[in-house]
Amino acid sequence: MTFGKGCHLHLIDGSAFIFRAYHALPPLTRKSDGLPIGAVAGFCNMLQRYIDGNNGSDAATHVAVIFDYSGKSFRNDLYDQYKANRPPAPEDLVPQFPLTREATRAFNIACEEIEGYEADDIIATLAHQARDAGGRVTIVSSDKDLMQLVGDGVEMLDPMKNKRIDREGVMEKFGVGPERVVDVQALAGDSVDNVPGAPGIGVKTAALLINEYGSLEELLDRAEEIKQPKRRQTLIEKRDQIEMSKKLVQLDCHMELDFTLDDLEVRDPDPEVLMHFLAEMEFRTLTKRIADQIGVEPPAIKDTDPRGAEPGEADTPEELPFKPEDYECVRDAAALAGWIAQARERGYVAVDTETTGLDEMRADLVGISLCIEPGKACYIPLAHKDGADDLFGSDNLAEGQMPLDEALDLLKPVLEDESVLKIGQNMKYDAKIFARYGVDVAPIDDTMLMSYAMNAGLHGHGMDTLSERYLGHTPIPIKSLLGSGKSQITFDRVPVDDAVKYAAEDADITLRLWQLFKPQLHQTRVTTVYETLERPLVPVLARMEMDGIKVDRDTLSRMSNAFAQKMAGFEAELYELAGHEFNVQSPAQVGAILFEEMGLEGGKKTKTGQWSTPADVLEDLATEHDFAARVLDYRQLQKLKSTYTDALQDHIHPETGRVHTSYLQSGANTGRLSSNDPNLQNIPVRSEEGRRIREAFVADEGKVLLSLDYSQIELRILAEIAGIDALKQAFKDGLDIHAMTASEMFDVPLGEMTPEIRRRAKAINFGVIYGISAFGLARNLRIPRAEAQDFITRYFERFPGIRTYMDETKEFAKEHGFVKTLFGRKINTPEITAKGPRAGFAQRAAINAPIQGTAADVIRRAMIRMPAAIEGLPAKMLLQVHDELLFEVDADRAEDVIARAREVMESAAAPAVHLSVPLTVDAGQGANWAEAH
DNA sequence: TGATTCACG
DNA sequence: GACGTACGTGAATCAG
Repeated sequence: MTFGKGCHLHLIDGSAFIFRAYHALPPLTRKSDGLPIGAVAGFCNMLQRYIDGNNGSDAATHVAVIFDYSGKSFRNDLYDQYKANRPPAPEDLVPQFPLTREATRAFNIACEEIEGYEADDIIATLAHQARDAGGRVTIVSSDKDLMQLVGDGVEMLDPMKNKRIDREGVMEKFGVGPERVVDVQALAGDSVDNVPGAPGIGVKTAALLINEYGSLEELLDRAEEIKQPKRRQTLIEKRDQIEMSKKLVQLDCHMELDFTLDDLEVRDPDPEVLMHFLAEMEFRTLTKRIADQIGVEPPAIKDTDPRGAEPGEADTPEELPFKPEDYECVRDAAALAGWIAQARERGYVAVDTETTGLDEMRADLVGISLCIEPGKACYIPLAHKDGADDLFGSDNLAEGQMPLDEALDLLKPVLEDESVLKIGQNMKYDAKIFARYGVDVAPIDDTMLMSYAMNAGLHGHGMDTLSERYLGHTPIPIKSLLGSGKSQITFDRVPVDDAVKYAAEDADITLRLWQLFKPQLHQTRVTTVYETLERPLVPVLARMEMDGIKVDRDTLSRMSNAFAQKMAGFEAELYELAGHEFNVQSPAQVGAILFEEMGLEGGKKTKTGQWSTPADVLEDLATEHDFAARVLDYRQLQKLKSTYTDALQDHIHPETGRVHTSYLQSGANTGRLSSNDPNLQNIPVRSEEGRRIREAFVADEGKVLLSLDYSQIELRILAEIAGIDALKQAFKDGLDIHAMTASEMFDVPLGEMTPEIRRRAKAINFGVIYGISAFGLARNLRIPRAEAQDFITRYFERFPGIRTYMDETKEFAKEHGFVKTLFGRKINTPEITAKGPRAGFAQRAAINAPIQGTAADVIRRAMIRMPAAIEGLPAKMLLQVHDELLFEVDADRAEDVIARAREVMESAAAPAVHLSVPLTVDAGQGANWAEAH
């Protein structure tokens, strides 16, 4: 058939398919020889799904998969830095590139690439040819660089979201029509492709300018007319760079091709060729499925393992499509009872709650969703309001909801049933909500924590990330229901029909992730980490967060006023010194005064071209210049006031009078917790003035606060892991470890130790934990770099085990792509193979992770055991600050609690790990945190 | 939204 | 030989 009117050309962006397939699947290998083939498997799966969907009136008559030619393109001749930021393709992906070409040909689809050009140029040329011939074109890609081609019968199809992008779609994305997209891109640049553009101008501003002036050329010619001085200057000065950027983003639609549109006609695959290829790749499930589909016998696949299929074999999981319309809305007890019966029958159910907000202490329950098996999910609306559209909303409950109490009465037995596993994504949230309604959810599994145990360091563990990555599915965005900004509504105002699709989908995704992750935990050898360090911590943290800590508003308020007064004084003094008013809070303005108006030397600029004025620079200037000293004074108070005395008051819960932080269990790659809303892990302590903020953290009447903290835990763990006998002995003997290090290094007897020498040794000890470098140590101690290097050399001579540990850890990370704590926690280090400055970062992080991570594991173990240890005592564990636990206890039982808690903390490593170094815990008590610490 | 600064371990 | 760096977090603020 000659290509012409009535024809429909599909152009598939092959590279996008490959990368998506690579990231969507675990790193599968071919069983017989270990060849990595995960991306090929995913690629074939996607091609097959594409073919399945290509029917009906909109079907393609012609199709091609277009690839990038490896190596440089003509754009590198225009600009040698083009795409220079791109990291090299992952090692195990490289051998799969040619295989994806083979796969395309096996499916009998035209497969094109041309040396010196990018796939986008070929796509552009073909799209133009097809349009000129009177046909339609669909570009299967989500690459924004291709949007310039849209219009006049050319559309894009985003395969991730299954969304078509037409003129309006382009307008939405770029603020201009397709014909002006390159102009906007030329101005905005692209950090991913390293297209420079015009510095300081983003897509929004670019669109504004292009719309005002009509075109890039017009804009550049009339740049003098622009009112904003900075913008005008940029456009005039960077004209060449902008024009070059346009050449970089402009696709070439007039390439010489050695094939024609007619060569791209859709053809059926040759079953024999296709089967042979799939069998060669040893795809078992996929081969069988496609064989069934085209009605042939699947070929035998050689099986080198006589035991047959193993988990993790080269195969793709069956994918069931998401069908929001199939989710059930549960409106009465009978329907709910049916779902509960199914959950009991299976012994597990995915659960998700919908509420009026993100703060579990304040949000109210709006509905509950359940999922029994992939695709089979329901939503139980409980507190939706009607009249979501009217301005003030309505307090009337929407029709067709069962009473909340009735639903909870039915659900409570199964949610608390030991024999039914409740699966959630971030279950701590849901468990806290349920707890406020009198339901103690247990036992649980948590897909967020499963991902964290397996994939810490590789990516985030939020549901959207996991769904896209592992299910190839983009969940309905919550913003599409709630809106954003000022007009944002709460979930109870969402119409029930919309809520069903969103909420049930979340439970559905959670269940699918769980099914995928459960076997992977074993394969990645982190089941023990998940079951002993992650899952059991959930109820412990939930309890601590719900208990909260009492904070005295009056104390904070008084301090706030005092700070404000002092700051006003500093401010006046600064204006005086500068000779004019300025914004003290603006580093740029402070820098301009110091380094321009006052003409001081040594100022550095940040990468954005502003003056940089961090505290250490100001400290050096402060001895000579009052101005720098006052800025430091001002900044300290500003920090204390805004972040602590002011913000903290807003976090006091109106009913409990206490502050309820939230711990994030999967936030820090090393296994540490983090604390937010508010962060109670960074309450000031180092400065005298700041420490007084801790006086506002108080014990309830008749009680005291206890603080127990591990002494030097990271150094002890370093001594243990690196096997440094001298350090270990020093800890056993209870010596001052920094003084002892100093004595060893500088040959000073302990009796003659000076604070200065000890300080240096202490800095080195900490430096070692961080993956020491001469530069870092020099900066910290403010000594010449050569001197710092001498210290390090001497340190390594005295403690040779340290260097061995560092070298071996780096080697291990390079070989495996992760490092481990003593308890088996994995911290992935994907950047370890990077080149350039990033290599250093990755290496130091890899050295630090086992030390910081093991310490984090130890205190987690202590926390998990603590509730049982203080059972029966009138005590609560309230806060964790990495190496410190804070308790609140009846004053007369403080000593009992200290004894038990200390015992738990000091023996927390056992029996899983025997430490040859003792862990010791210091304890304090008082009416407030300042006294207890 | 990203950069800068600074609080903690 | 130059490059550019101490490890891990969260929050407030400026600037665009």
